[in-house]
Amino acid sequence: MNASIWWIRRDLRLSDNPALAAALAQGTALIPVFILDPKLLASPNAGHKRLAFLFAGLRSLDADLRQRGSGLVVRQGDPLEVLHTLLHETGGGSLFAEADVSSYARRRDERIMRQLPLKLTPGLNIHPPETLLKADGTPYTVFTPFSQAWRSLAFPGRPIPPPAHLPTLPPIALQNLPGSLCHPSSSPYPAGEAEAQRRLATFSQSIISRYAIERDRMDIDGTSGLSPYLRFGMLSARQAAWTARDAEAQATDAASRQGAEAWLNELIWREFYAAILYHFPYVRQMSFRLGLRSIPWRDAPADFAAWAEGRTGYPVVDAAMRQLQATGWMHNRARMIAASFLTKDLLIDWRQGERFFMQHLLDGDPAANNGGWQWTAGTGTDAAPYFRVFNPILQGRKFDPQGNYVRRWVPELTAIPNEFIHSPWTMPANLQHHLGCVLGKDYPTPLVDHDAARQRALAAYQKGRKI
DNA sequence: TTTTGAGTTGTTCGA
DNA sequence: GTCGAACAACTCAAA
Repeated sequence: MNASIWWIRRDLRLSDNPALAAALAQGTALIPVFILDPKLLASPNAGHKRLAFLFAGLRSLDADLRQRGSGLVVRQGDPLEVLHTLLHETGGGSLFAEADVSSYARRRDERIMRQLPLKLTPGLNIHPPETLLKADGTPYTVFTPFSQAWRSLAFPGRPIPPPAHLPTLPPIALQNLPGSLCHPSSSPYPAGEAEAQRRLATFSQSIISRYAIERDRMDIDGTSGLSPYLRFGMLSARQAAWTARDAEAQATDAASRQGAEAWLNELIWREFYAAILYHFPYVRQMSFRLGLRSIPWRDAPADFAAWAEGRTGYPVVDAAMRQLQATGWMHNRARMIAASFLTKDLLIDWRQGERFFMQHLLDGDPAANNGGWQWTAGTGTDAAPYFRVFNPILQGRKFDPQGNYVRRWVPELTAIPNEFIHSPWTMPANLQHHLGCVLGKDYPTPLVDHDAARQRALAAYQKGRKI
């Protein structure tokens, strides 16, 4: 007996899957396997919601595989041991997986490759990190030149269609997925490749044409909402990029063209942060920028809890955090506002916020999440001014003009008129009583005064950049 | 090696 | 209400 093992990690799809294609090209039977790695399951960055999304994705993938004559093998344990056993059981053969960029994944794969015939394929990114370097051979650390270099490379070939049939082996023991981690069927983000394709179609047919203008609006479904699917490879980066390219080619007006262009740019940001993590793995532990490693962060558990639970008294921040807790997703603009509030207004270490987001986001990805947090904290690759402090009131007025995002996630503010929705503490006391929303009783008073907090942050950053 | 232009997503202040 | 300048100095990328 001889078989090819397709080791699935964050590529839960049959279409446009180079690792699967490489395994099938061996011409032997295929064993699709997912390994529950206790180290990853116990990580402080693992999140219940994301694990449940992953398991639902595995069930969906299993169903897709069965339709094609195969079935998913799920095993628990150290990947090296599991794969070793599996190769032994199946009489040896080949082993393929999609390359990943995180330190843990890379060390794990290097260890396995020393002992087993593991071959890694590209697929996570359109242009793998090691292919994009400056003329002197060092990696880019600024987005704009990176994106120019990225665009100067040949556009990738069209996505590979899914295989119609899979050469199968007699059934192999399947371990049941933990039932405790059940992704609710009512989740706004049902897992699976078919769902990812459905969303991609919806997005490319209408939303993308307004994406350049509406992607920042928190009260509108103006984004793709595809991040959880890209996170687990239920959709490939190449499929996304081709969708952007086709949308641009088919655009009949400037706005549509700009929308497609803006979305491709976001995909390049994803590639950029993957490359940053690949080339500078230390960013998971510390500031990218050496000059900003001594900011005097506050140790303030009560303030952190208020932020995490969405009761800071700043409606747009609270709406953001409650959206995250309720759905496992947060609008990108809201992520920046919430992150800015934690790091600047509360002066709490970005690493605490990074971990919290990892624990709650369906799309929690080490590279993108870290890049976003370091950008907001001003410690990252972005060389822009450190004194850029988001004003939660202005951001709310600008990107949630009628307050509908706030009202959706902070129901106690439903009755508040538009003019006070982003600063309810400015309401006259009699109006508060009249509307049944008394500050300090029905909704918190602001945790900090933004103007004072801003001054404190500027001073702290000034101090932090001295050394 | 030196020089030059530029850097996602902002806010505030004063005219 | 709108608009441009100031916010500081630094680092990066490429010529």
